[in-house]
Amino acid sequence: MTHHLLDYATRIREQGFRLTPQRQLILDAICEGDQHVTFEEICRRVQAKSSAINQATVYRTLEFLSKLHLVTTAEISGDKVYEIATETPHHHLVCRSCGAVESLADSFLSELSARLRQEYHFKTELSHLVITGVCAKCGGDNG
Amino acid sequence: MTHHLLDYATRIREQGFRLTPQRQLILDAICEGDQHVTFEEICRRVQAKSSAINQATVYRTLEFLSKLHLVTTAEISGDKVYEIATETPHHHLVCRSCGAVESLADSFLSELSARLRQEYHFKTELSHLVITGVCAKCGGDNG
DNA sequence: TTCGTTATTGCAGTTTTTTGCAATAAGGTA
DNA sequence: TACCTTATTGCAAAAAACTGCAATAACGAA
Repeated sequence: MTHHLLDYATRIREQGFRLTPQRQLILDAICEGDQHVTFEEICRRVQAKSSAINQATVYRTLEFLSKLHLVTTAEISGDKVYEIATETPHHHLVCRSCGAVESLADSFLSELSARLRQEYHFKTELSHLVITGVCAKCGGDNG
Repeated sequence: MTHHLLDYATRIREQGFRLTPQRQLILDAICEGDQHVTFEEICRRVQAKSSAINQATVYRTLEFLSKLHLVTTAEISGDKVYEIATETPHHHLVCRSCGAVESLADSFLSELSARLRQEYHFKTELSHLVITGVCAKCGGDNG
């Protein structure tokens, strides 16, 4: 379990929402998944623990958690995936060829953000960017 | 009409595929839309000209055109949108607050690409990146 | 121009995602 | 602890997205 439940409980309640067993289970399911969990995977994990949870609830809960920035979502090679939001954001390099996913520190984008702020007065909110391309293995290291 | 139909015809046929009236109409519909056309909008435009075109065909054609890199697709504030692929790629700044969309030249990302290539041996293929944040108008120019 | 191959379409499902609403239960208050 | 308000859930039905397959038609070859 990589999330601190009390923390989430507080953040949910602070905004006048409620922490339900369903929401806890869904948060757990995302945490237990090894980064980038699909809807299908979340359902499977949740229903393994409590088979009575409705799919509609899972859909609504994921949207809810996204809105509260407790989970982030991204589309990786056609699949919508979910991940627990971390304190410092990070991003992903996705290989178009083999599908490998590598993490990328947010600091890589600080230069770009600074430039956009200066030249466009645009404040980026890059919570979870997905950059596609060809990885070292697939493209040859000397590309 | 911003696309050159002959060009597209050639590019489709070169790969052993066929240029059908349906595909032409769908390409036209995307061109005529003012950048970032939704599925719904495409259907409306296509069926205004030829009401007999099936929605399933539109779904399949959009996927087909994306695979051939004749159109690009992106998710802008929750909506999947389509756009004719341009010779030199460009990207978009989307304001989370007011929804405004601004174009961003590909050159803005060349530094990042260079770094990723050097440090990760990762060759980016940034055909249509969407960067969310807060625009000058909504965030104040001095942010 | 005609013919044949086979990519593409339309149709009619099937699956996935979303929605409305009554019943339930979280969590503040007394 | 018991009660009350109303956010949340489950259900069932609707809408949206996707598929399999037989019929059609694009387009290269003769």
